[in-house]
Parts: sequence; C-alpha cells; structure tokens
Amino acid sequence: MAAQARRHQRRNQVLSREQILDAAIELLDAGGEGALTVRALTERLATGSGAVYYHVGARDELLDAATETVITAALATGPSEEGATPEGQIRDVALALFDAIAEHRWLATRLTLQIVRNPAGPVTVRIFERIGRQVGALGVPRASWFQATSTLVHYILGAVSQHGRIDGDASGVGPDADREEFFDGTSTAWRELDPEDHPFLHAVVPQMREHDDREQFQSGIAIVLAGLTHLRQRIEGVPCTTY
Amino acid sequence: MAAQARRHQRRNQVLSREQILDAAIELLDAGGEGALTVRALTERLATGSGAVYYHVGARDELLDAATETVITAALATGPSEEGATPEGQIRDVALALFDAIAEHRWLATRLTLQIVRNPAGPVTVRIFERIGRQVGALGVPRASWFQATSTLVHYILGAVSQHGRIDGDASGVGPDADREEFFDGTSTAWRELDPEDHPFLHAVVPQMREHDDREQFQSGIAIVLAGLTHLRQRIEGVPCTTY
DNA sequence: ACCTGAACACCGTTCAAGT
DNA sequence: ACCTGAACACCGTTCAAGT
Repeated sequence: MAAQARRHQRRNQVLSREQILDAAIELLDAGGEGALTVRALTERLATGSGAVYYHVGARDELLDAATETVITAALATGPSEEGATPEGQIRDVALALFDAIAEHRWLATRLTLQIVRNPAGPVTVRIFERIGRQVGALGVPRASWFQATSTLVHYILGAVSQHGRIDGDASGVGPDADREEFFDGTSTAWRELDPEDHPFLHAVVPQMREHDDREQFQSGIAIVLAGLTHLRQRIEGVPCTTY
Repeated sequence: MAAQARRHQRRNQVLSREQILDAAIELLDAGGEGALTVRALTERLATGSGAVYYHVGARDELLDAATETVITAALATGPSEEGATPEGQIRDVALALFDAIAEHRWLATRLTLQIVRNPAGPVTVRIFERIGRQVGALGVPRASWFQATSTLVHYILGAVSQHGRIDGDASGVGPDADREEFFDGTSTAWRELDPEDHPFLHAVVPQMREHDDREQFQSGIAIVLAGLTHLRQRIEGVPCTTY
C-alpha cells in the first residue's frame, strides 16, 4: 500500500532483478557454474523462465550481473587506514579480490572473462582505476602507468584464478579437507616423477606442502611492486642506496 | 597390409586417438570452445559418438587432451640459444605460451583450468619444471624457489589469459580488424567516463591505444624478474650497487 | 577390439498468451 | 508492464547391438 508511488507499475511486481541475482548467487555458491540453470533458478523463485529473461536477460548476462554485484560489494570497503601507503592500498584491493573469490569460487573464471570482454564495464573500470591511482602515487613515471597497472592486474588475476579449483560439482566436504587431500595427492605425484628429469619439482615438494595461499599471494604482490620500484629507479637514475 | 604387426587388432582400426584430437583442435581453432560438440566432431570424422568416447573419453577429457597436445608441441622447441641467460630462457617459455594462445584462443581458459585442476599432469609439470630450474639459476635462494616460480607462473597465466578474447563465436574477420575495433571502443568508453572519478583511466587512454600486447607481456616478465632479483639481494645482503 | 546410432535426460531461449 | 510455461532446437552421454 505504502509503495504506490512507483511509476508504471500497473500490476504488483512480484519479482525484482535483485531477487533473481541473489538466488543466482546462492546457486552458484552452492554448486558452481554448472548448478546455475534457468530451470533451477525458476524453480527456486517459483516463476517461469520468461521472467528471468525479462528482468536480466540471457544466462551470460545473468552471470555477468552476478559477478558485478559481488565484485562491487567486495571493493566497496574503502582503504583500511587513513594515510596508508600506496603499496598497502594496492595490497588491500588485491586481498579484497582474493577473499571474494575464496567465498565465491565461480568468480575466478567469471572475473577474468569480464575484464577481458568488457573493459569498459564497471568491474574492469573500478579495478583499474583503484590500482592505477596508487601506481601513480608509487612514483612510477606517467608514461609507464598503463604498463605497470596491467602487470599488477595480470598477476592478481593469474594468482587469484588458482583458487576457484572445485568447479561444477557440489559444495563439497569443507574446503580444508579438500585442500589437504589435494596437496597430498600433488606431492606424492611429484615425488613419483623421475628425479633425474624433475629435480626442481622434487626439491620443492616440502615448500608446496607447507605454503599458505594467502601469504604466497601477498609475497607475490610484494615481488611485483619491488620490480616496479626497481625499474622506476633505474629509469630515473635515482641512486639505489635510497631504499 | 604392412601393418599386420599391431597386436590385438582384430579388425581394421579406422580411427585413432590422434585423428580425433586433430579434428577437435581444428574445430576449436575455427569456432572456439562452443564449436566443439560431439556431433560436429563425429560428423567431421564420419563416425558415431561412441567412437569418441571409446578412444578419448568424455568431452572434458577431450579438451584436456587437446590442451596437452598443443602445449607439449609449443614447449618442445628447446632453449633458443646455447648459453642463454636464465632470464632469457624464462622469457622463451613465456613467449612460447603466449604465441600458442595467440594461435589457439581457446587455450587461455583451458590452460588455466588444467594447471589448477591437474597439478600432477604433464602440462603443469613441464611448465613448472622448465621455469623453476631457471629460477634456481637466477640465484633465488632455495627456500624461495616455489614462491618465486609460482609468482612467475601466475603472472604468465594472468597476462596470457587476456588474449583469448573472442570466445564462442566464429573465427571472425581477422584478428587485426577486431583488435582495432576493440581498442577504439574501449578508449571512447573510457573517455566518456566522468574525469573527476576516473583520472587514471583518462590519463592512460593513449598508452592503452598504442601498446603492443606482446611487448607489454615481455616488460611484465622483466618487472617480475626484477622484483625477484631485488628481493633476493635484500635477503642476502648483497650491496645493491652491484646491479 | 572397435564402432554404430538410437534413445535418454538434460540444456538455453523464444514467444504467443494471459493479466 | 509483468509474467507464464509449452515448444523448439539443441546439448553430452550411454549402451545394446553389430562386426
């Protein structure tokens, strides 16, 4: 009764775009991309397939919209501290993406797709703008801004894509159990390789077993940032003893 | 007649695993992942669907096998020069992957998937072993080998994933025309954004328009390598004036 | 051992029809 | 304007049957 103000709403609109997206995200979180079928969605919403097409469009657009919703929410939390360093703010953005994908595994594939196919869309724009500004603040010369930012984004996407491991199947028996099993399998497989042909993999088995994904990700960011700083200083001729 | 030596071959085997994979790769190259249907494949091979399942298994295994075939071929070309530097050899591997994906766009998605889901498979093993050895030769301390190699592989995968742009649709009107159009669209879209909210994207439009993907990729590798070297030297306490 | 192809259980998408 | 749901044109996969 109170909401009679909405224009052009002749009949009672029982379904909204947000409701559809929320239901879609639930299905995706529970069972991966394969679990998001139009039929499963309409059943959950107790509606017909046409309603989904009316409100959000085809399945691909539905996936894009769900991606945009989650990424926007993940990036909404501003910089963690006043006066944080540029390095810290870049790390914050990267970790926000990392954590979003940890919570929504299907995002790994979809985020890359979105950035690749829709460079003018809000997801790509927000990520590039957030990181790019800090690259400037880092002291990278203006002519290298695009190169530097692209390198950071590429690393972040590559690293973060490794965490959408379990795909089409069910929600599974808790990520920890899966994780243990996964690393056990990998390390025994690597150990069974011919040591003559694979000295590196043999040497690295213990490190692989004990590494923490999130820590490794942060170290990776630090490495890329160190590379940017190093090359900048070579370019500008600043004596390297200043850092 | 000459081949009567093959054991267990009662009847004339008219179809081989390689023939199926070759036909699959042709379909993938021509029309992307969406074009590889069991029906299209069996029509091209003039056979029944059961034959495909008999020789290579389900569609997912077919895609994995095709990926393995192409990546193995791409990595088969050895180091380009005797006595090349570790940096040069890492760049060679990276460029081999870059070029393979430029030729087979569908590889972008599938290579990441393979590395993520099948760490003990030949594709992952070969890439990690090739790069990992050079990381050692680079002087990275042994305890950081896995971290350093993972960072490189993550960057390479992330960067290289950006080049499988056109997906399900047809082979298109030549990549150059597509490319021009794509960058035109992106730059006008970025220019239309509010300059107050997006100073970085506005500043970077000309760089985006003129950049060369392959060059940018090589610079990115150089940045990551610089980061590895820099951090190594900080750890080992080598005075930074030596480089 | 190798291959056929009909049959099955799904898909995404459209669209005339209803309110 | 908003929604329904039958109908359509596809999928991947299986499996009894053939040679």
